[in-house]
Amino acid sequence: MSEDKPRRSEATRAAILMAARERFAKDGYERATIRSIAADAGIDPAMVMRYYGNKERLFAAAAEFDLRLPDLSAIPQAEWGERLIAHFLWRWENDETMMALLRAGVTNEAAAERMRTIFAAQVGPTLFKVADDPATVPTRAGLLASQILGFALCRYILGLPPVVDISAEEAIRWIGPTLQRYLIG
Amino acid sequence: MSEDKPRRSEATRAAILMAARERFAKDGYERATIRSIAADAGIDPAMVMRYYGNKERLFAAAAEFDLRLPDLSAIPQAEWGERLIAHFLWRWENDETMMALLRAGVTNEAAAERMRTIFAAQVGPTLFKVADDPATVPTRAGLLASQILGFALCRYILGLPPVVDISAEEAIRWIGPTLQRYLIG
DNA sequence: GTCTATAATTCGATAGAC
DNA sequence: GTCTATCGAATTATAGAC
Repeated sequence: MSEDKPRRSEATRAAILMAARERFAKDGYERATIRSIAADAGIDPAMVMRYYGNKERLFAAAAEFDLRLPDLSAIPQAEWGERLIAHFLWRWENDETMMALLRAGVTNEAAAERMRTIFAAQVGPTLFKVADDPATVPTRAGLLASQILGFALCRYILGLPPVVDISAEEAIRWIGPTLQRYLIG
Repeated sequence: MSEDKPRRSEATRAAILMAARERFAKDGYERATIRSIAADAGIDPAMVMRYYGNKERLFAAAAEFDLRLPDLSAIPQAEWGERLIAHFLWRWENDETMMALLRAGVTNEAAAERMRTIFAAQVGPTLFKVADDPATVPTRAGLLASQILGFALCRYILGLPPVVDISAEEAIRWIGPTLQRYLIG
């Protein structure tokens, strides 16, 4: 008598979503097929359609997420750059939704629009809260994104050997100061 | 009597290659179809197959190119960063092969391998020629690539509004010093 | 050299039985 | 709620006529 409506379906929904994130992260939007996602989840492809309607809505559900940006006002200003790159390194290596979004956003306009929305809704406000000159915030946020996404692109997607080989400590030492200058330079 | 063998075919080959670059740049590898490329070139899809064998070899032919990196030894060291970002901005806006490679490299392993090869063959040697400590060159080249590709990604592919709105002069002022530090910092 | 016709797959999506 | 069967469209690639 504890559960009412979603009798046995929530587990299936969750399995679909997890498999979808994996496939979108690995193959991008066009090569990730509903059939392969269903196979990974151990269910019938028709179930994916039943629960999510079509491929586009499935991606929208799988790509919903939060950057979990730290509150910069609680961090010494001198550490902002290093803390941010460290945060994103951890985030990229522990949530494949990041890679799903980037891989899909490069060839799918809806996914690119999703990335622009996340950027505007999460990065901008984080910087506005601690900005001296609000007028420069969009540019600074854009430069920040360019370095962070570029590093992730080279390291996790293109696999450029020297970028893959950089240790987390090295990455923080090299990229921290770059972000620092973009934020308060 | 001047031309012998390639009677009327070279113009067709060139038209296919130009159309292929446009389509791969705009749609990425999987969504760019041989049919659409042939239609753009005003010829039959079967001709594309005849000349290039298959889609993979067509992409390989279309993605052959040269970064045209300047010789840093002929430039004052203090200007390296600004000159490099200015060079890449010009390159990105005047050769869609750059975008074809990046868009395709994100979802196609062969294209990613091509990018790694171009990086190793062109960026590395350019820096080695002027390096104080050769041991640090690969890391420096990788960091350079991460910022340049990240800026291009945000500006030309994802279309993040603040990055699109940055003027060429602003981009040089902001990113030049970053590259400078990656090169000689 | 060029194009028609089509083979062989594969995909997203639907209808309907159980 | 789950799965079988299948449709209709699109793709790469091939065979062969002209």
